Amino acid sequence: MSERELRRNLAILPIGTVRELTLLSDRQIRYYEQNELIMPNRGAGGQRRFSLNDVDRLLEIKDFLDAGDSIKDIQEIFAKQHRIALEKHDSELALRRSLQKEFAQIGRFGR
Amino acid sequence: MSERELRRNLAILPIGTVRELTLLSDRQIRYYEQNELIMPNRGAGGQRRFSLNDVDRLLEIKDFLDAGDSIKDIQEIFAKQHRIALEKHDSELALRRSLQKEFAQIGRFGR
DNA sequence: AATTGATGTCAGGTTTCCTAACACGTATTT
DNA sequence: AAATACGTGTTAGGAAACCTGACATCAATT
Repeated sequence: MSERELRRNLAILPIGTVRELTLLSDRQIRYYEQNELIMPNRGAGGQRRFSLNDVDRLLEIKDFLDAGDSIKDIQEIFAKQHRIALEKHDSELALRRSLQKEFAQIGRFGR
Repeated sequence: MSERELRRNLAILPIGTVRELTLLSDRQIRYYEQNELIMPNRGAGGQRRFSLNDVDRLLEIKDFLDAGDSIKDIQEIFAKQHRIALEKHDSELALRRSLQKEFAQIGRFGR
């Protein structure tokens, strides 16, 4: 994962900030967590700590709900997104390996 | 200011997060504020809200102190940095204006 | 009519943050 | 050497934010 991605995943925001950033109520945010649409970290005292990615995801959730999707729908959408991301990762890995093999071949001829 | 700069200036972090991010004590952070090295915003209830730029600045302060500078020193360093930034801004503005005038001239000849 | 889904609200308890004050060890000044 | 200034720790008392769990509501489904 890139440095940038790591930063975006840092758990740094309390729920109050997230509330202001998303214009959701904390009731809503907690309810979405209960339904596993987000999984914020917890600080030492047990308080939620959100990342910037969590904020993005909450804004997505908001849009889906506004568009008429149910929470179950959104769960499936996210699950599908996740599967696609995994596949993409796998295929990129495979491509990288096959290219490596190819270059190794060329290297042999070159010598 | 760029979109990116705006984001970095958003007051989103409570002092606890900043403490973890900088490894400073909250006593230190408040003391630096008292000495006007940082000026975090305040949320509705009067609690400090720091931006990512504030975190950067605190890390700078930490480095300067470790290097043996006093708080007064750091105040002056920051003041100088600020003057330089202002000058840079001014000169860029002047350059932009003079280029604009120049292009306007060319425009007149072109017609 | 009964149930479900998403959200509001309230209560009681815990954690985090606030300011102000005093303490302390290490310079620096007198 | 004594007094002062600096940077930080620590403590106390109170306010703000957050926590969970429960009950309420209202619209959409069944």
